Order: sequence, then C-alpha cells, then structure tokens
Amino acid sequence: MNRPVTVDDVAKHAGVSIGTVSRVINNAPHVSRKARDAVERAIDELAYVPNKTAQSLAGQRRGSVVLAISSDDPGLFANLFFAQVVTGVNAVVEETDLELQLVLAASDRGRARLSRIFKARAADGVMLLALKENDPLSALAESSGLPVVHGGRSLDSEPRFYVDADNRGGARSAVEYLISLGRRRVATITGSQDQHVGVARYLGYREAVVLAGLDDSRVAHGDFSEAGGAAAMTSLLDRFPDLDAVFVASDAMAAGALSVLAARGVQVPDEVAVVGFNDIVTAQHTTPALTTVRQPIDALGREMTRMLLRLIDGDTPTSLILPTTLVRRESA
Amino acid sequence: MNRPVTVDDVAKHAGVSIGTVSRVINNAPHVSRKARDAVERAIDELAYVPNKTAQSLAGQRRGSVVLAISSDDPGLFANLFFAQVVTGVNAVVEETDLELQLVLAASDRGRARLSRIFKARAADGVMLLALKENDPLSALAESSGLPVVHGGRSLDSEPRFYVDADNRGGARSAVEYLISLGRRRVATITGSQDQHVGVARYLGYREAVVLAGLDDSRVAHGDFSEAGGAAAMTSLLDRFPDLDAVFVASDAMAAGALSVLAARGVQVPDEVAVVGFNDIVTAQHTTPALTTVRQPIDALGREMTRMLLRLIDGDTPTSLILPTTLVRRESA
DNA sequence: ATGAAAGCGCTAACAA
DNA sequence: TTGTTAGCGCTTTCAT
Repeated sequence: MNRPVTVDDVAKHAGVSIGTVSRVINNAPHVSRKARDAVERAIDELAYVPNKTAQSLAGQRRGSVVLAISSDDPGLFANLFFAQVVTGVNAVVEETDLELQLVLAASDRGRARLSRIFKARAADGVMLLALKENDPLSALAESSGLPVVHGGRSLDSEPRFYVDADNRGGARSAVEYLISLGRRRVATITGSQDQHVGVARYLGYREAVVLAGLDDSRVAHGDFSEAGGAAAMTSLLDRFPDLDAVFVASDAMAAGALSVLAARGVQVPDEVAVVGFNDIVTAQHTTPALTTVRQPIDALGREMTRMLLRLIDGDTPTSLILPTTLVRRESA
Repeated sequence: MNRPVTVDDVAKHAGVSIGTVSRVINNAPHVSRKARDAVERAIDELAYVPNKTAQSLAGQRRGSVVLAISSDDPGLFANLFFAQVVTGVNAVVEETDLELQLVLAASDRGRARLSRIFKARAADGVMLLALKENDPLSALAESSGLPVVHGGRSLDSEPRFYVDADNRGGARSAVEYLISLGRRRVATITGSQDQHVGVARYLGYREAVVLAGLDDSRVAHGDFSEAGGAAAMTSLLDRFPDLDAVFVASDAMAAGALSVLAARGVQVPDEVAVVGFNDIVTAQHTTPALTTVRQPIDALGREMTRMLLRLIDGDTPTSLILPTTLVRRESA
C-alpha cells in the first residue's frame, strides 16, 4: 500500500504552493490561468483525489447527509417504498460530492446512534422518514441544530420543513372517481387515525362525499394491515349492506377487504367498487386487480434531498406537497 | 452555535493530559483507576462526544463501510429484498461505531462516485450487492485494495469473500418436495442462465430429478420476470402436456405461470403442482397461494457485515452459504 | 496572484 | 502511569 498522493505532492509536481493547489481544487478566484493549468495537469498525472476526511476536518463540514428511517416494520414499510425513496435520494445526492449515510432509527439503540451522530457533528443534515406519532426522533433531530427535512407529516406538530404526498387530495380524487362512476353509497375503510396519513385520507374521503351531497357515515376504522382491512370490511358489510363502493386507505387493507368480499360472494366491481391507496406491487395481483392511488415516492426522495441541500446552503425552502395519481385497474 | 467540546476541554476539566483522555476514550491500558474516573466524569459533565472526522484523520481509518448496490431495477429488486438486507446490515453496523454509507452504483455516474470513494479512502470496506454478470463494480472494488465482501456470486468469477443463499440446495429441496408428493413429471422454468442464481437453481432442479431417476428434460427458460414466466409456462404446456409439477425459479415467474395455468383451466395443485423461489409478499396473494423457497435475506445482510468487519480487523473469514427454507402454501 | 503558516480535533510515538 | 509533541491532509487567513 503506497502512500496516497497529497496536496503537497501536487504542489511540488506543479511547481506551485499548496495554497494555489487548494484554490484550484475549490475553484476559488485569484488563480492565474497558468497556475491553474499546471495544477490541473499535476492532478491528472498523479491521479490525485483529495482526502475527504481531511477536507471535512479543515473545512468544518462533514460532507455527508443522513437518511434516518424510523420504521421497524419491513413488511408494511419495505414494499418498494424504501427502495424508491432511496433511489430518489440517491439521484440527487449523486450530483453532489456528499455521502449518503443510512440509519435505521426505530430502536432505542438506533436513536442513540443517531444522537451521537448529531452530537459529534458527523453529518451536515438529516432527512427523517416514516416517523411515528410523537416520534422522539423529531425532537432529537431538531435539537441537534442541523438542517432537518421530514418525509411526511405527523399529527402532533407540523414539521418546519417537509415533503409529503397529497394524501388528502389523493383520497378525495379516488372517491370523486367512484362517484363519477355513479356510486352513491360510498363507504371507507380508514387507516390508523393516530397517524397523519390515516386522518388525511379519511378527510379526503369526507370532503368528496360531503361535497357531492352524499352520506359520509359509512365508515370503518382499520389499521393499515390486511387483517384490519378484512375486519373492517366485514363490519361495513354487516352495518351497511347497501354500500356500492369502498375507498380503502391502503392497498394492504384493500387486499383484506377483497378477500372478504369474495368470501361473501359480492361481485367486484359490479356490486361494490373498491379503490385502494399506495399502488404496491400486490395491487396488480389481487382479484380483481386493484384500482388505487399512486404516490410519487421517488420524487419524494428527490425533493427531500433538494430541500436539505438548500437548507445546508443557508436558503429557506418551502415545504412541498406532491400530487398523487389514480391508477385504474379492474376493481373500480 | 457554541464551540463544541474538545479533548482539551475534557483534559482541563479532569485535570489530566489529553494523552490520558485519549487513552480512556479508546480504553487503552496504562491508565490509573483515578485518572479514568476523573476523565469519565468530565466527559459526562461536559457531554463530550469525540469528533469523528478528527478521529478518522488522526487514526487513518474512515469509520465507515459502504453498501454498494448495482441494480437499477427497483421493481424486481426492491421487493423486500433491499429493505431486508439493509435491516440485516444495519443490525450489525449498529453494534459498532461505524457509519453505513449507501451507494447506488448501477449507473456510470454511480460507479464513478464509488471509485472516488475508494480513491479518496473514504471508507474502510465495501459490501457489494446485486452485481450483474461481468459487473465492472467487482474489479473496481478489488482494485481499491479495500476489504470487499460480495452478496451473492457471479458466473464469471468466484469472489474471494462472499455470502450467498443456497440457491442450488433450495431448488433441490423444492423439487425433492414435489417428488415426495408423488409427482413424477416435474418440469422447471429457469431464471436467466447468464446469472449465477439462475444457473444454480437450474442445477438444483436437475440434481433432484436425476437423483430420483426421473426425466430432466422438461425445461423452459425464463428471465425472472412475470411475463417471462407466463411465456415459459405456455411453452412447457405445449411441449409437455403430461407434466404434473413445475419448479419455477422465482415467485414473479411463478405468478405468470399460475395465470397461464388458470387460463388454460389447469387445476393447481391437483393437476399441476407449482413451487416458486424467493417468498416475496406477492406469493401469499397468488391464487392459489404459492409454495416457495425462502432465502434468509436479513441474515445475508448480517453475515456480509460481520465478514467485512473481520476483514477490516485483518482476519481471514471464510465465505458463507446460507440455507433456505421451504414455505408450504397451497400451490404444492 | 501567490506563498507560508496556523490551525481543524484527534491519535500515537516518545519521553519522563 | 502520565505528559508532550508531532503529525493526519486539508483549508484559510495573512503576508507578500
């Protein structure tokens, strides 16, 4: 393992001072054409690559951003969501010379680790994803003094800087679509009402139904799980045997609902139309294939990252809500 | 933003030299009980956290490992796999004070980034995941001189250090299971034969069939995609109308195969038993639910990381093949 | 426009 | 056992 090439080597090779080399590297002003050329050639010839650690130490910035994920539920959570967010984040990070640090912070141990990262100033900024309600991560991050961007919102407090999908609008347009199909007795299976997404999608449902002058009382509360969806569907069917459509706040719950509907011999979409939310892979494989609301997940990752970069640069970005799209399949 | 606490502060506060402080932090020997206590108290009282960057620079180690992923196919790839590997990796990294750096290296840009990381000695080791055949990443990583661990193998060359699932054994036991069910005309839909997994699973099939004294000629080649699986199933049905079982090298292909079987009115599993591979979420939602081979994905992540840590410590670990398990559902 | 030198906060070698 | 000091490789004043 031969000694790595340093600034001094480059300086020597180019016949200039290390100050000049440094200026060229950070393309600072006050460098003569000649010197710049010489340095650039030296860098090329020696295949010099600056030592990131040294840059960080001298430059007082870490050169890395953290993506912290506060979910321990690989089943529900991982479904493409994770991969897609990371893809989006990576795309933007790639354009910079920052590093992307990943921290799974659902456990105490994970949070402690994150906390050390903050205290040790081991990152220039943080993106927080999949926070739970009253997630300690939020306070932890804010108190660090580092720039923080949230993916999604929470019920307890509106983050200062966030990117979120338009859950309410997505739900509203899903229900409006059902109504446009001629359905008049539209029910909903909600997600957990202690989470922002759950509430937002429920509000979207109500908005559409009430605006259309229809009855918004056909409601069963679920918990985003398939089993919960099945239970809620059963309850709905028992209480409102006349319903002709259901807006379900997640695809997983919709899958559960579809099984119940099938078991009861209810025709989908003929008797009851069903719309889900999320567009997970499974949505294509339910019977019938599920009409659902798709979130722009990689865009979420990209915009979170852009926002964080601006924050790091000292700008004050504005929070963002990204539009969703309705994916029409056979269930409605 | 007040000046962060440094070693000198701690030293002063504890009334010892910075050498002693440093020794305590790295729990080196030659520290008196008394001094250690004093330092520890000072650290507590000042809430001192060492600056990672400075540690790295002085200590000549980066304090981070890279997880590089060479896949751009979020659809196929992301299905839980990604999240589970990361979960496993994170679990082990969490026990150390290393950072986990994520690099998506499917593009030229991503590879270039990785290359800089290597050259800039911006990591202590690398884990390579989801490499394609003849993936340039492999050479890139090896040439860096850093410790490298591969997740999975490739056809072109056996990595020096790898962790892989027992694809061959998993396939073999899946087919043996079919045979134990009384099936005698077992076909297979293979995965891409230019990938190690594809070949390994095919070999496992042959092994089981031939060892049982059965005919191993009922073969159709697929490409791991759902559409490919459907096409292969059609071909199989046309060429071998007598088949009574199919081992399909991936769940996605199995989903495609099941659709074809259903369309042709073939009863599963009564007429034809089907077994898949991977145990993706979708496997539970096919009709009928898919019997499949599950890989220990989070264990893969964990073991890769352990292996890398040992490599970084200068040990010479041995490559690992992790056992798979058969998950019985309704399709066989 | 350029060079010299003082750090950044820590580790490690060497003295004491 | 403890203290001192010289770096790690870079950035950034401050002179020149």
